[in-house]
Amino acid sequence: MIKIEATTADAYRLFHEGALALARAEREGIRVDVEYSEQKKKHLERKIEYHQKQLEETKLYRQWNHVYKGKTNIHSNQQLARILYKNMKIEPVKTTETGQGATDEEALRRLDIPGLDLILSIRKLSKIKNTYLGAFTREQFNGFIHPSFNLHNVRTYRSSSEGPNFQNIPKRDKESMKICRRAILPRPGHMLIEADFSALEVNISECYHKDPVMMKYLLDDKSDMHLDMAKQIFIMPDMQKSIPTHAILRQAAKNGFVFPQFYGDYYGNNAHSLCEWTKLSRGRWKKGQGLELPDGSHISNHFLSKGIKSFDQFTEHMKRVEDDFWNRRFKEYGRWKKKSVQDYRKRGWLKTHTGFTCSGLMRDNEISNYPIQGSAFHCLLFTFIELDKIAQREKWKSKIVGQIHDSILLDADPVELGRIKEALQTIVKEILPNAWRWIIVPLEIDVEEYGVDLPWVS
DNA sequence: GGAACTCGCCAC
DNA sequence: AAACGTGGCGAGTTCC
Repeated sequence: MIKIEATTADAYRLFHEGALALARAEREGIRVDVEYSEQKKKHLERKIEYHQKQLEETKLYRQWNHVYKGKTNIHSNQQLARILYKNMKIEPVKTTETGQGATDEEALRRLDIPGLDLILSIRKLSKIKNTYLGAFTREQFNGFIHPSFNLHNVRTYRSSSEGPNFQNIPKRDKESMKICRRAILPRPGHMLIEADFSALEVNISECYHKDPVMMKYLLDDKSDMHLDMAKQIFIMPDMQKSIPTHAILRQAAKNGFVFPQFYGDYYGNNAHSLCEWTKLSRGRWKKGQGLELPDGSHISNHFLSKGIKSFDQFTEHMKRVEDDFWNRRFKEYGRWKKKSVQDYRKRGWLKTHTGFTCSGLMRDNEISNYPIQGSAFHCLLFTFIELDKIAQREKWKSKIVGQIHDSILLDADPVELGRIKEALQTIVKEILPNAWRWIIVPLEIDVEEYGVDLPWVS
């Protein structure tokens, strides 16, 4: 008889071996360019001072300084909130968790007051200087940082990282990415390589809900879930991924609807987020507004022609899209979510395919997210452990140095590159699916290579 | 002077 | 009916 269900003992063994493999990566460490980091910090400091000087010329700052005098601190959001929402009597467009007027990027951008753009620039530069470059120089020892990869902190049985956190170095914002990742180097003569699972969480979700429509999207290269959702959301049946504007709308559907829905978001927030992407207002729409389409017309014209004339009508439209998403398109996924909640309510706990137990009070969204998020990371950890075993056995000069939930970072000897790629494919295509029979979809891992003696910048 | 809190923001 | 999952960390602030 083939054993299908993983036990707590299996889960324990995974984390025991995982802790040992991660500890070896921690001891090896990641090389940082200390000289560069110190120089760049000084450069950023000068830029921050320059922006601060400009800020001091604004009406906003004069009002601020009138209230706080010698205690004025442009980094204090509490002071900023008081100036904006009390002294200037602006009605907050958004509040924080505790009900105070928000001063985050979205709130400040909507106000459009001279000087707030400078505050945002200063925040961005300070973040790079203090959170990333500052941490690299503070934590480095002999030119190497040794972040800890923890397995005991996360409710879903994912990992976390600290000292410094290696799992949140900027990537999306190109400028921040270049400045921060320029500081991460391979050992002399080596190259950094990053092995990423593609769409890991979506693939692992399939192993739980077994939705046939989702399965088709995952197996058929020609089908594209995000493009299909973009067609439905924007009512454009003839959309093509190769047309740049359509690619933007596809991206909007992916990041403004599909992924948030998987995490438990609802159509109301989706409508707001999609209007950010398409540059449409929260009121009534007129011709000539929002994103420009390939034919030179604006997206508002298109929506008007389809009978959607305002943000409120668009929200109603998104409500129908959401209903269709869970009750028709991905009906089995929707059913699985409901059943998971019922089962948890009855028992008070749930188990992952990898043998871990999640117990304690959980909200509906958490019940369906936890097993997916955990098991997805466990596929990465399994791969990490097996790769480490091979590296030890074959005495690689290449070092496994880090991990970011669905990817592994190696500091590789170029001579060994072919062997590393081969080993990764063997693990992901043979060893992993053979060991865990619950994996019912083909998993893919891609390797991104950075240059010899060059930093972690693409 | 340190602990604990809020807020904002980076990653997956 | 209501409505976004998991973390770490810096700065400012408050409390002891």
